Amino acid sequence: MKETSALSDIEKIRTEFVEKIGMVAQGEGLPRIAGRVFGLLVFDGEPQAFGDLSERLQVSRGSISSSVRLLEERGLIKRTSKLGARQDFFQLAPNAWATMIEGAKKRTSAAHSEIATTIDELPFDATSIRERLGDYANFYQSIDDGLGVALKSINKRRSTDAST
Amino acid sequence: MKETSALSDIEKIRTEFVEKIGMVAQGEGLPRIAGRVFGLLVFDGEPQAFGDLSERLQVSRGSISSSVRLLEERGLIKRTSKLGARQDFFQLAPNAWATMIEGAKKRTSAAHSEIATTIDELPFDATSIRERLGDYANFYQSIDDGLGVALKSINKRRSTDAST
DNA sequence: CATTTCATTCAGTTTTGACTGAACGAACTT
DNA sequence: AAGTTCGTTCAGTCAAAACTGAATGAAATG
Repeated sequence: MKETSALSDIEKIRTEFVEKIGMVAQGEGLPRIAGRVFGLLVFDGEPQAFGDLSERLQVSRGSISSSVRLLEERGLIKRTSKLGARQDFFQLAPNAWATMIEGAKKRTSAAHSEIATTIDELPFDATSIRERLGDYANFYQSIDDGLGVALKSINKRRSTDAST
Repeated sequence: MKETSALSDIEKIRTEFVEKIGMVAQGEGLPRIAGRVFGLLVFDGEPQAFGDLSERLQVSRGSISSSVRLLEERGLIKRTSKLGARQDFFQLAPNAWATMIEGAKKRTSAAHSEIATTIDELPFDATSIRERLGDYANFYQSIDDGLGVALKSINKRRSTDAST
């Protein structure tokens, strides 16, 4: 499935997209290069060779190595092989979107339980403190629930999806 | 409303809590000190003086100045005054939790529209690219919706709240 | 008006993290 | 075996961010 439009057009759009995702990633606490790798893999659906990533994004192989490791650890991309090729190839992980939400969910529930732990340590008569920390805990609980809704929504789309 | 328990106990719990929130904040991309200030204000419900924040957290007044400015800009804390006192006082903003979620929501919808913009730039026949970017956009859309649910949940608690 | 008490600003320091590129070992090729 | 082609690691560089503390100016006090 190759797209057949004016090539230079798409190349420009891709470059800008990759850059955008790099910035978005940075805003979410990821290294910019990791975001660029991710963006490139989303845009070009087909598996990309390690060396090509380095070349196309114009960063060192060391940077690619640590970026793909990070993205792999988070379950966002998958390392694959190609018959007769020695390079590693990378593509979007099968359920990357759900995995991302699950990761966020994990962090919020971790924050929630940290606060809950503190609440449990409070003496009985510290009612007003307990109340305020309770609000804080509820805040994380609400986000956690909201992410649960988002996760369901993503998975629903997934099962409806009858492509390839 | 003063709590009347073993003081040193509570002090220790507070210190640990403040430190926890500092780490959580750092994980969310905020300076650690800003997180500590926020944690302290959540724990101690009453308005805290500028100088006390500097002293109790053992950081320079310059750091407090920039931290409270950051938290103020985000609408998480409120600067107040006290009759006959010259120092500024700080306390949790009235609707801090909702504001926080709204901020997160704003960022996800920004990311969403960035991707949507790229999709619109694609040539008609770039169907597979459009499909993948569409998945990406849906991902942010789902999170945005989920945060909407969280926001409602927070506001519901708020209206039910019959305190003070 | 002089002094004190504030909060902010800003130049400088420290810390943190990203990134590079050389070195290395493993796996493959000839 | 010698030589390539890989990906990873690690020491070092660089830039950005956090943080400090002195300087500044505003507002209050005497």
